[in-house]
Amino acid sequence: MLSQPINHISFNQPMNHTDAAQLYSLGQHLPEAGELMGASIIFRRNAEIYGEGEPADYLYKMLSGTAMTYKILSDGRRQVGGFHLPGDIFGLEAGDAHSLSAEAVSRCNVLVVKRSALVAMAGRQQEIALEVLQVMGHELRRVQTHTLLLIRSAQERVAAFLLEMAERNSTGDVIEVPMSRQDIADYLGLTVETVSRTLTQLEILGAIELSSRRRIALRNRSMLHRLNC
Amino acid sequence: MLSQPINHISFNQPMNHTDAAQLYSLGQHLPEAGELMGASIIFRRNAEIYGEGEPADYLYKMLSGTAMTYKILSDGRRQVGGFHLPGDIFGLEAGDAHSLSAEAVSRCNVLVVKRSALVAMAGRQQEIALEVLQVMGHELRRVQTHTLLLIRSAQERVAAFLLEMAERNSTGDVIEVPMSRQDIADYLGLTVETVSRTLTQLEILGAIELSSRRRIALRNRSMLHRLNC
DNA sequence: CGACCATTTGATATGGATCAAGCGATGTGG
DNA sequence: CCACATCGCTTGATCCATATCAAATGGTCG
Repeated sequence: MLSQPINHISFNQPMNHTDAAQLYSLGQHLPEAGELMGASIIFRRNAEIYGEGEPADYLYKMLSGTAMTYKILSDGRRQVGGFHLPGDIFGLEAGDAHSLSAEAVSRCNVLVVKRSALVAMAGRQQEIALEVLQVMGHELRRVQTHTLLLIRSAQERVAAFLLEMAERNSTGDVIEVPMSRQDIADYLGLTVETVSRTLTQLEILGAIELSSRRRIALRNRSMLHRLNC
Repeated sequence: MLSQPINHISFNQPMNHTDAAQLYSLGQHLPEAGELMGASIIFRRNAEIYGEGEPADYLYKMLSGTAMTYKILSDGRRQVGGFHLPGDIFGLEAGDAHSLSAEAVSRCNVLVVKRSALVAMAGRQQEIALEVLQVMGHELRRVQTHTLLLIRSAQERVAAFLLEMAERNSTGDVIEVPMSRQDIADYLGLTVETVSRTLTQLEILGAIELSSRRRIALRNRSMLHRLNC
């Protein structure tokens, strides 16, 4: 586990160009990295993956678990920018510094890639540059959709959140919700109380079933879609 | 005006690689384009530049005037994604279709670039690929900042809007506001009434002066910054 | 078992939406 | 050039969704 051949960076599909000489060296600011040149890191629940303002020298691909990006406003409120599930790439920024912080929502395994290495590769191989563009475009669309969420009613926001999670988890009708109600609230621009109330209200309506704190079953998707419109 | 050498696409600074063989042919779906191979187009006020769902075959650089991107929700509400001032590039999308519509807020002159041409160039020249990435990253950050706006109070949103416009216009303390109150409201996720009320309130506080409908003078920037935090 | 923290539930307050009307600028036809 | 229509903007009155404050409940972990 001292080196990681290039083809371990798979964005959508695994890439087929092997470039074993290219290593991803890990900076010592990364927890548990030490002197290792490995690329896969475990973060404990609540561990900071990177902080706002830190140099954006790395980007991250979620292998297992869930992370979130967020920003703390001057008045103490927190806005969650997004949740990152297995397969997602995050930490790709415009400038040289992260504009959001990232934190592990649950224990997670993250592939860490040095940005400069990726940029160098992108310079040599067109497909990689295009894939990076695609990842960024995808992220842009996600954030735009999130923007649209924030102008809707509480019920619409919660319904949209549930459907989004269902679509991304896609384990049938039961959603695993690793994040706390507070995390959800900060993602949706609501208070915990409103999220909680809305969930029970959706349960009363028969749209969902709150199996346990971190598990929600969708009972009536079309109703959720109707609320979501 | 039948052809346009490559170095007319300047993102941040003009690029110095001439590639006169490369033309930007304009699709006939673009107004006033006709059979021309030219790249600079005038749009009248309220003219549609592109529509949501249309193929994103072109991207656009604002030369003069102001445009906005927006989306109509199923309930009829409109969310404005952003305003585009001279120098801005817009229309760069993740997939093959536009996820928002774009419309001229004032009469504007727009440079139109065929996406496939740009992608081809990006494949050949690393600097161009990097510039495209930078443009996208910039846009991503802008949208993220917009997201943060939408969870704030009305006063904070309006103050932030004024400061944003001042920063981008940078003609001293007087802002030209080409967009209607309704456009501003839809950008900030408020109603026209609230925008109007908040502006007069800011005037009473001495933070601004409503010189005319489309012209606002900043009288006390630090007050606006304080409201903005 | 007991302490703690997340979540839910309840009561009340409030910021912004909604409904409604007035006002002022701009444009048009006589 | 003026009367008038129109549209965008402002101002006023009221309502409602969500925030806020407060307390009860329940799950988790030592």
